[in-house]
Amino acid sequence: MKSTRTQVPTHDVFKALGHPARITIVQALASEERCVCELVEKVGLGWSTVSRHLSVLREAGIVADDKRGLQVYYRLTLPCVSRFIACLESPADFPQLFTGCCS
Amino acid sequence: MKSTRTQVPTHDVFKALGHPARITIVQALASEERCVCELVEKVGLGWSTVSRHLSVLREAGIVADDKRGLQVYYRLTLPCVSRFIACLESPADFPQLFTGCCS
DNA sequence: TGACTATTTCGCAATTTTGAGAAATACATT
DNA sequence: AATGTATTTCTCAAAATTGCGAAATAGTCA
Repeated sequence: MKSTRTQVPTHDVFKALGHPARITIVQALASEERCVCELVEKVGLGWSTVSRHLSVLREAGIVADDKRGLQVYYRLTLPCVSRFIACLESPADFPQLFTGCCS
Repeated sequence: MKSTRTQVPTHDVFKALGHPARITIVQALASEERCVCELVEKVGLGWSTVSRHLSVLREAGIVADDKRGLQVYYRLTLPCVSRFIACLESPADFPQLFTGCCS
């Protein structure tokens, strides 16, 4: 089910990212899509908990899911989010993207 | 008191932005610094409530305050945050900054 | 000093979020 | 059809957040 990000209030996008488990998920998805089983392992919480975190991210339009075979794969739909996180965490890597910032 | 942003966990930066009143505050500060009285008016909540929202933003390293005369002035310390918000809200204005994103 | 002004801190009730386990779904394989 | 695997939904108690009014601070001005 492809959820469109349009019309999600800005603060809900931030709220969705305001939890360490969900930041971990977004970072895990930065390079490639992953099934829930992989994310459960990376996050280190129970299945039901991770599943709920994923639905928060999905409702905020940050990720989307695809069912393929037995597994559900999640991917980022807002690449700028993972870039922004990377910038917050190591500003030096983004000299021209966020000039005068994150420093 | 100048709070340094270093060492604030990433998810706390997002959590601080995950509330409509605090988004309003950041947007009000995007163009220029403002005293608390102006922010109270823009946000439309009580003084004590706005003050607490400001302390959340301050602890996240997003704003800093300066006492001058009778008033306390707040300003953005992380300009990329307001740029990121602007991008989320009107992606079309940031074609080269967040390529392939926010669309 | 005393009164004022601008802002923050405190205490409280209402609401929301979190994590977990059990139960429910959905689909694939035998 | 029966079984098994992957994931989601539901329910619940604990913890965190929100907004408010009252009280506390801090600095200014008469």
